[in-house]
Amino acid sequence: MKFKEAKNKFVQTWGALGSQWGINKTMAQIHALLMVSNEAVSMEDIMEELQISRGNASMNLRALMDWGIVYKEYKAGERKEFFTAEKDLDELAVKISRERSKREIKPALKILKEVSTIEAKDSAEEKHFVDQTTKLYDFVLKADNMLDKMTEFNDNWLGKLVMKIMK
Amino acid sequence: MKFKEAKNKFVQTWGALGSQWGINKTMAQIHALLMVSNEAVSMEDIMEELQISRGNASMNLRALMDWGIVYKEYKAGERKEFFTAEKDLDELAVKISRERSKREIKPALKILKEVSTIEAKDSAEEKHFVDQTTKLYDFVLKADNMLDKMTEFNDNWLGKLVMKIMK
DNA sequence: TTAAACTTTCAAAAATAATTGAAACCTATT
DNA sequence: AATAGGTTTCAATTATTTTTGAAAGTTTAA
Repeated sequence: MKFKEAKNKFVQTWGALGSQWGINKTMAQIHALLMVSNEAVSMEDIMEELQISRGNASMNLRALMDWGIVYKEYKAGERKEFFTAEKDLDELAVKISRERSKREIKPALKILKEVSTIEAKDSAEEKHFVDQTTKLYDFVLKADNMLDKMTEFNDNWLGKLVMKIMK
Repeated sequence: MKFKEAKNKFVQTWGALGSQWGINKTMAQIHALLMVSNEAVSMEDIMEELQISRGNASMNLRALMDWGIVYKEYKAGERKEFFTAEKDLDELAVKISRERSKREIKPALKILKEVSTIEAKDSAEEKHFVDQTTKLYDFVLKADNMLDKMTEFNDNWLGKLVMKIMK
């Protein structure tokens, strides 16, 4: 397998993985492309490599920057903008987790709290509902907090975590 | 908030959360419904509560059973089938992780391995590609293995993990 | 062996999400 | 203050995913 082929395969795979986890394919592909590029890439080049429109590129780059995993760069003497991806994987994971927590988990927790605190009356049905949603709330909260902990470990949290689990 | 309202809110929220993570909304809703039901529910009742077609219900129940998080039950004297969800949350998390690992992570790892082992020639570009995809492979492998570890802890792994991290 | 009670399948339709492309919008340079 | 080089926005289109519903398939019981 040659470089170009490998690069393309990687970009496609990362894109597919992204869609399976609720991230738009192009967004994941752009991210993949930037991750394996050793220097900043222009929008023009991204469009060219991925065969996508300017609008698409622009919107997804904006989204990636909002996630905090892609940065804009300016080159002296060049008018156009260049982009680079966060390449440190620990940092990448922390940022993705934080963002998904903020956007999706936290709001869900809020609802979970609400519905788990209704007055349970006396029917077994209602009691079970309150019991189960309370457990779910506790579980999700604990899991979400665990993700926060990753940040505290900061350097190489995954490695350290695996060590702790092993022993 | 009354029970019915709370239940509906929970089902909707779980459905929305599902879609954001690449799980079809109806599948997540059926799962939510079964999780908070204290007794097995018939397909007829699922269709009625979620206002969905028979085909949709059938296909998504099949999918949930394939994931190993919903079970079929038969009631004496009744011809129709009833369904229940896995209600133990540790068990639920383990099963979901295992399934996503098998279906999505493992195949991605295979590709990652392939592309990270091309001959790097001498250009800085190619070297960076190999370096970055190798790191990614190692990272994803480690994270995936960590999920496996959950299984070994089995009982209340999340609680134990949080304890370990804290100290 | 037929019918009744249910479930599954899958092509077609509907709903949802992603993408395009051109106009509007910057902003630096002449 | 006009223009050139570049980016953003968003209504309309296109692609993808979900859902429907009716026919085919199963299973139990008479």
